[in-house]
Amino acid sequence: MSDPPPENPKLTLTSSSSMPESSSSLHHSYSRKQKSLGLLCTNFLALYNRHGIETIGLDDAASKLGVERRRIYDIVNVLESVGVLTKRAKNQYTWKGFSAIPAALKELQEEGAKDTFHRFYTNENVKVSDDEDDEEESSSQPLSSSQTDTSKPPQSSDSSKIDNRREKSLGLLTQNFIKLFVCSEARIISLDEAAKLLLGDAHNTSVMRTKVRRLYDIANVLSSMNLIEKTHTLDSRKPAFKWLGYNGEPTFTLSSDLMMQTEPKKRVFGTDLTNVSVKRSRTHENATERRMKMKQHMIADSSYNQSSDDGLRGYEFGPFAPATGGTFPAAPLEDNSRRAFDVENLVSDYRPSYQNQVLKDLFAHYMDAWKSWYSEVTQKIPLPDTSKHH
DNA sequence: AAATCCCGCCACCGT
DNA sequence: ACGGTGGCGGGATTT
Repeated sequence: MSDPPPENPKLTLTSSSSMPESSSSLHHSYSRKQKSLGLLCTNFLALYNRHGIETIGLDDAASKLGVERRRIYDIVNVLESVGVLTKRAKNQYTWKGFSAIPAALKELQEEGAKDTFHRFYTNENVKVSDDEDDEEESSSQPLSSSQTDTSKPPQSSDSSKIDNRREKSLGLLTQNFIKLFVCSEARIISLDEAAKLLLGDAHNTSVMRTKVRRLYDIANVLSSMNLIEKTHTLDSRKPAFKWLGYNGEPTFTLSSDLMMQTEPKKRVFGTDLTNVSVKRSRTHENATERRMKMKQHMIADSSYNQSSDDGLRGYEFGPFAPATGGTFPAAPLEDNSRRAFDVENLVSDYRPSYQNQVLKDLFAHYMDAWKSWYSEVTQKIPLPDTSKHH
């Protein structure tokens, strides 16, 4: 019944800024890309990944970024799962920064290994009764949480209700997703496989579908953080994500200079306004008459590097992979003992990845992202800083 | 057609 | 109760 209230018409803030591109401009209407979680995350980061930022208020973020609160929760939850943020109080988060990522990653890595180890010894497998594989489960936070597992589908009794919820939280999903990469030699994983793996069992396309949707959400923000990147599985043509790990994205990055020479303004590629108030609509283009307050702070370089060192160090694979003795856990493609499940089907690409390669990829990614951003910016309001003609 | 994933309803949960 | 949180999945958009 109650039809959603009419929204203002699509606003076409198209104005060819300054680019010789073929720009028919009139590209109006709703554009899903401009409202992606990834872009929003990039903006979020641009807004808060800076010196002086200590606390972050959700309302403030939502308002500054011009989005509904709901979206902020999504971002904050995954950022928190990687240590970049921590909840301080209701509606309030503490900014920790990218420098907190390595530790978080390491913890996840160890947790994952231990968990797999545990599952390996106990017969509480919750998946296929045939081969064993890797991944997931277990919580993190240094908090006790006496979750001795034993819980799967049926809520044991009391508080398992809460745990059940936590079980499906975006944050936990994110951590488990990351464990998939960090606890195995897998470099590339498709969301389908990830979902399957993280699901343990119960496939009902329905459940899978939802899980994959979440994974997409997560992948988007992790991508904007450059922790992963979209690609394809080596063999098939199926889209998948590649783990990049943390590599002091800011600081040195050659891209910093290269990309700057063109636009003295914002640097980090995705800097865009996410607050365009054009909302999609099934038939008509209804647009919310939300106040759009583009706070667009041109992000000055992100050459912050708070704590002197500790950052740089990328992934710390090799060294502490086993942790419990034996690289058995999630490293399937490790000496395949009698056809360990179809590794080639689940994960792929396990090359050592050298520094250079990583940088190359990173750069390629930046260039790509930049191009995307650039082309997008040409059909979007350039934000004429001071003079507003007319 | 398949892959992506935005949007926001509304169940939950802490206070 | 109330308001902050945040699963969840319909279905619009992209690819």
